[in-house]
Amino acid sequence: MRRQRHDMIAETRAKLIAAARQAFGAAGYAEASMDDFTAGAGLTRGALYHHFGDKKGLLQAVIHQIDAEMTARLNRVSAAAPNRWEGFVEECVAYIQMALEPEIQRIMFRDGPAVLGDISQWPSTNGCIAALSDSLRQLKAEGAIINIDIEVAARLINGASSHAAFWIANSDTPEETSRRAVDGFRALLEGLRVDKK
Amino acid sequence: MRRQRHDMIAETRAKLIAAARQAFGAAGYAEASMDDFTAGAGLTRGALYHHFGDKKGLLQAVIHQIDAEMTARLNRVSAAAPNRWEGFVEECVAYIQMALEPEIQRIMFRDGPAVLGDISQWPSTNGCIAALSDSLRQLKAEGAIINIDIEVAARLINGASSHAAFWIANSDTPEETSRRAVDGFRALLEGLRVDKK
DNA sequence: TATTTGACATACGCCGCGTATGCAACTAAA
DNA sequence: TTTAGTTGCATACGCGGCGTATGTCAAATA
Repeated sequence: MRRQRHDMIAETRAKLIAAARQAFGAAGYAEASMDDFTAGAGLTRGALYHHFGDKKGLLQAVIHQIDAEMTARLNRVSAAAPNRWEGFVEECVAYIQMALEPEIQRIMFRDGPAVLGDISQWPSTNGCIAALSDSLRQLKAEGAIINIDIEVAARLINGASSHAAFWIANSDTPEETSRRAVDGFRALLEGLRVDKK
Repeated sequence: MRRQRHDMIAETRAKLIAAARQAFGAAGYAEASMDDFTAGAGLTRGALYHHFGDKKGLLQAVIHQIDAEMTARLNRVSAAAPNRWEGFVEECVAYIQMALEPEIQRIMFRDGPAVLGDISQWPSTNGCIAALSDSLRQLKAEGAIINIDIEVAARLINGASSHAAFWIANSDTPEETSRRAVDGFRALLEGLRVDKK
């Protein structure tokens, strides 16, 4: 059966991605030994090189997976809000809070850009920026926000969020810092609105 | 003479920092071989370990040096402006543009945080955040900006700036992207003002 | 001048990566 | 069904980089 073989291959890839994701998230990219985490998945570095070319290729695959999950979560958050503006704000807040999760923090915001450069540059991955951009575009079309370059705004917000999360995550009092950051962030976003009531 | 010896030591340290700064800035932290760049400075890894403990320690020293230079530049920029608000805005713009320089980009915004964590957390280095905070504090005292947590605002702005710079630096058309980013950034900052005229 | 300290070099071993090679299972044609 | 070719993965090897332990020589101190 063709299926059998293809399924085995897909399973191998999935196991490698899962093991790498775990290792990168827990120990960091540089500290994660390929021998170690491939062995943990019952495989060897041979399989890794075969499927992903090198360590960076695996990181890329891991990032792609996480990005897809994050995008889905963001879309759910904005869809659940009472109106577009609130949806957008909640989306941003959710973004900050996702960046608090160590796995996302380390892989998406710390090691990813450091190892691969600006990920949002290559087309396959950056669902998150796209999600933010979409929300902003709609708000702009409705005249709800000031006249600002959409992509620029999305990236500035993205940067502020991830940086804030980084700060929070390294804080002595993450809870309190998180509250302060979110409050400040909301205030900053208010500056984008046309008619603040 | 005491001086002689102390000067030699200071010179050795300075040579190591300079060589590392060059190597980290050009090749990146991970790719820079300690053997290579110490040899380039006419020294060996022995000197490095003696003075800085390890590779991270050297990175720390390099970052400290660059941070001081950046802080001085920012202070000059804001001092040269016609008023506080303009000074603040120009400071932010200058921050983005400094982050365009490959050395600052790689060392301060890419490898630094990746290797050492949130640098602005440990006290010795974060002149830049402090400079931004000072400006914001004064503006707030004058009632020129909305009621927002100063430290939070400084960090959000810092994050947006560095991210914008990262984006610009990786862009196909850095010039144009830079203009767009700066314009958007100004618009975002306007949202902080109390009486926009 | 004898002794000690400290600045730096040298030497060694380990680990992690990348590549070259090997092998067994599967596929496809004869 | 046999056989030739392909593919998924493991094994084997070499290299370079890092950290440490040790050595050495000049300056500082007495």
